[in-house]
Amino acid sequence: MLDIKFLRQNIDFVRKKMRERNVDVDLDKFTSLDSGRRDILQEVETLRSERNRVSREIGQKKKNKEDASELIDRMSEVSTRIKELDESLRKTEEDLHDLIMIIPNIPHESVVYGASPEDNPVVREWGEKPDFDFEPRPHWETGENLNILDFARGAKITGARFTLYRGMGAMLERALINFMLDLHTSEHNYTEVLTPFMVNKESMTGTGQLPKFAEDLFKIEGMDYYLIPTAEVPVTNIHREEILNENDLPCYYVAYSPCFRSEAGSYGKDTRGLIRQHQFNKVEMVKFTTPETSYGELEKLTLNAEEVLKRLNIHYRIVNLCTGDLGFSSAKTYDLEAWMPGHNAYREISSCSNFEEFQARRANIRFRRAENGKVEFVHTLNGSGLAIGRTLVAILENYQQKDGSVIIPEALRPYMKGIDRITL
RNA sequence: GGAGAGAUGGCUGAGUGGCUGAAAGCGAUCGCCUGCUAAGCGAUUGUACGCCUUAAAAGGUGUACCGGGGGUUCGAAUCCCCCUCUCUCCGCCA
Repeated sequence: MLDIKFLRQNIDFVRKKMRERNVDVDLDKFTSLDSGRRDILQEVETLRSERNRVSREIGQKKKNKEDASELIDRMSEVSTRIKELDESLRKTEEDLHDLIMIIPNIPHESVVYGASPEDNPVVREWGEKPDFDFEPRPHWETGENLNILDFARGAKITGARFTLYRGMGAMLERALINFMLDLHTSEHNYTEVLTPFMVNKESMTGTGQLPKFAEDLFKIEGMDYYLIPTAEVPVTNIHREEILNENDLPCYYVAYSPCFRSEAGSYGKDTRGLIRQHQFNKVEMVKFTTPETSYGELEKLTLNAEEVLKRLNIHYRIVNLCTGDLGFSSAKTYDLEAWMPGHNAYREISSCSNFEEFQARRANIRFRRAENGKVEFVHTLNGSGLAIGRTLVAILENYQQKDGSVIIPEALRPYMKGIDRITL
């Protein structure tokens, strides 16, 4: 959520930024609601002030055994009027709030203008595409042939976009989770947390999933709880409604969680394989920082995610999402795209974002300056470190052998009982 | 699921209708004192929103906030209703 004062004073700038994002927001409605609100506020506060003053007078008179009935009658009318104004104020503020909550973040100045993912500039690349002396197979073939991925059984147990992992496949998934958690906790200084996988409406609103993207979420029937689409939600909300000490910043968390997404609107996209599932595993990194350090922290966060692919020796590139591809809450996002030979394409495997104070404002996460005790909003950041299922895809596709077996990357072998290859 | 107790500022903890944004203590900050530390003394010590002033920082002023929402009243931390959460006991359960 944007600062209402900033919005008020920079309405044309915001209008331009919204156009660059290709979103349609009624900012004229904002202006009229906002000034309407202030008009009502001034009137009602003046009346309240009078009521407070006169009520005190009434108390005095009663104490002195004087007659106060005239004042009481007058204040009774004032109170009625206050009640009316309160009601219209409440309505105006509700409308204003509803509007503000669906306005996306403003892109950082280093984000280039662009309409679609094709316009995302490539920032850097690492490693090389592997050479194959045979036609590389997509992971779903390799996975089914090795009997480690069972799409049919997943569909039977639940439905489309659910997969049963078996034997070495299940073990590889678990190895990846542990490998990533160990890397980020031992070498990158993150604190591991294990969170609830269902959250309430306030948490979903805090990080920006609600109110605008309700259809992307799974909701528990009969309760106001939602399945998390990413650990970003519970982890960022750890400090909702809190004031942190500046000395405690930056604060790094890493969490494993399953993620649940309805994938509404992706019908027909990535229907085969593990790329797009209703349930997948992810290791997520979250940072809380001061405003002046957040962009430096974004670079470090992205490098932390990259380190995973480096250790697994998988070729990837980094793109800087353009204005048209940027997520709702984000001011700047780097996507890590891993090379997937079976797809003959780069596929997103991590997304690292700086939300600046957008989420902090929604979730009311602040910190106190050590220097002068002033309270400010923190900046929040997060990035996948990495999406586990897609990393498994990358391994199956990059490490596949002509005979259909798959080599286990060396870094993972300690987590795989020393096994160096998956064969039938 | 049943019965009970509770939720007040950074913390502990008073406060059962009026000058209480909130006693007292602790903590913190600043000053005095001091060879240093401790002790002592004094002062300061919430957040949000609006308006005025200002280049700004700051300041002034008003309003709101004692778990959340509603009600009673001229006036609510205080009385009433609903909800949430925490704790204790019983039942059930991994």
